Amino acid sequence: MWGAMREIPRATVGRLARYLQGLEELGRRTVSSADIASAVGVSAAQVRRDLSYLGPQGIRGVGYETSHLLTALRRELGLVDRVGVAIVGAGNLGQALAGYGGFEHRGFVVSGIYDIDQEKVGTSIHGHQVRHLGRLSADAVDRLFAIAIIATPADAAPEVLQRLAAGGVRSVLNFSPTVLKAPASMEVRNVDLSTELQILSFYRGRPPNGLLP
Amino acid sequence: MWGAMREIPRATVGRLARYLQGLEELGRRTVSSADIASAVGVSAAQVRRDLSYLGPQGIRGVGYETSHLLTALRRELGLVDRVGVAIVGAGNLGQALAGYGGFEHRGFVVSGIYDIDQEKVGTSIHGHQVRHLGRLSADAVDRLFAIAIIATPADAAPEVLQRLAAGGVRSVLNFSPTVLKAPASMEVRNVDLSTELQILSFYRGRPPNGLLP
DNA sequence: CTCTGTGAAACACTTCACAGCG
DNA sequence: CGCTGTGAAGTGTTTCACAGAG
Repeated sequence: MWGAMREIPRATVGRLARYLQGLEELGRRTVSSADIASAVGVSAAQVRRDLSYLGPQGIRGVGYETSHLLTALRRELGLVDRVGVAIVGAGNLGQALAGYGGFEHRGFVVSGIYDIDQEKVGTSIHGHQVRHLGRLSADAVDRLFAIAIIATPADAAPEVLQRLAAGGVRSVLNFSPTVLKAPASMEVRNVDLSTELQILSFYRGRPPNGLLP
Repeated sequence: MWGAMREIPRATVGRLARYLQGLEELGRRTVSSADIASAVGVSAAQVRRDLSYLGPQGIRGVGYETSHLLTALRRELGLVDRVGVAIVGAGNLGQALAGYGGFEHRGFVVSGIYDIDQEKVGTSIHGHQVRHLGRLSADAVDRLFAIAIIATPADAAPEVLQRLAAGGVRSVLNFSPTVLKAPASMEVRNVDLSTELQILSFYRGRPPNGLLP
């Protein structure tokens, strides 16, 4: 129908996820690009350009119908069906993530928490079963989850990535304080606290500002 | 001395922080751009270009002297003196962050944890004092910290940002599940779990890959 | 008249490729 | 000779500005 559509730029994908969130918070029946823009802190032209990658969604002279746009965004982001998420590491951070309520509401389901500590295996954290790390690959193969969050100490992370790769997992969010280099088959997002703080440290006392890339 | 051509690109700053980390893990006396590149998963040309913004630091035919490069990176990132960091919110995530050991080692000091719950105020979490949220602005003015990490529920976050702005804080890392729009005086990095998962979700089942921006 | 959708221009960032230093 | 530092080329992203739909 709207054929030969271009590939969505990486930079745009990151913002689409935020528009989704902004839209939910706005909670209006229709919104203009300017509304969305000011809700998430980017330019209105940017919003229009980004949304144009989804094909024509708006009504000229009016704006976008919120519910329709939400559907289009969710479809594009692959959130039509529930997506299983594994948390690897049942330490401080893993437990905090397991207790984070926002998952279910946004189309994600925690399928389980994995740890190497036999004391923890078999227990339940915030209602989620703790399984042994040894089952990680097999569970991935069985498609219990499609995305994994690594919340282990730095030295355990490379091995975990290994196991995930072996299980055919393609999407990994790495919170461990080490830089994981993604194998070609995987998309790995490294979210390291020190790195983030160092970036902020750089911008202290400089001409500031702009939404993160 | 080495004049006008400064201004480091935003994209570069993000990588500099990772080179710092990669260098520490490498632990060699000298490293080539190719070594750093393969440690963090970018191209060697990229590394050389990025490092060139710090002025000439390498030795042609040899590479970079690790300790010298570490110093140059830390200076550029504003990590010569210790930087105070406040954690706002003593819930699951706040406690996990407080327990994260990596701070001290990387030039950051947790100056305190702030919460509104009187039960928690006065206690100590992982060796860090919990103070009342009401003191946040005043402590910011007193320069007890330069950077704040928001780890509160979504609805409390805007008010916290308010207080931080009032205290003259310029750098904020927002882990709460809401998009905070940065006032012009502030650099706010929104690190939202749902957003990250949504981005990963998009890349499931597509031509993958590349280190995050 | 308002607000979208989009060419075209501007800008930002990355890669290439090589001169030249140690 | 090996590896840095950097112009120049290439690619990706954002902004401008406006035609045209509703």
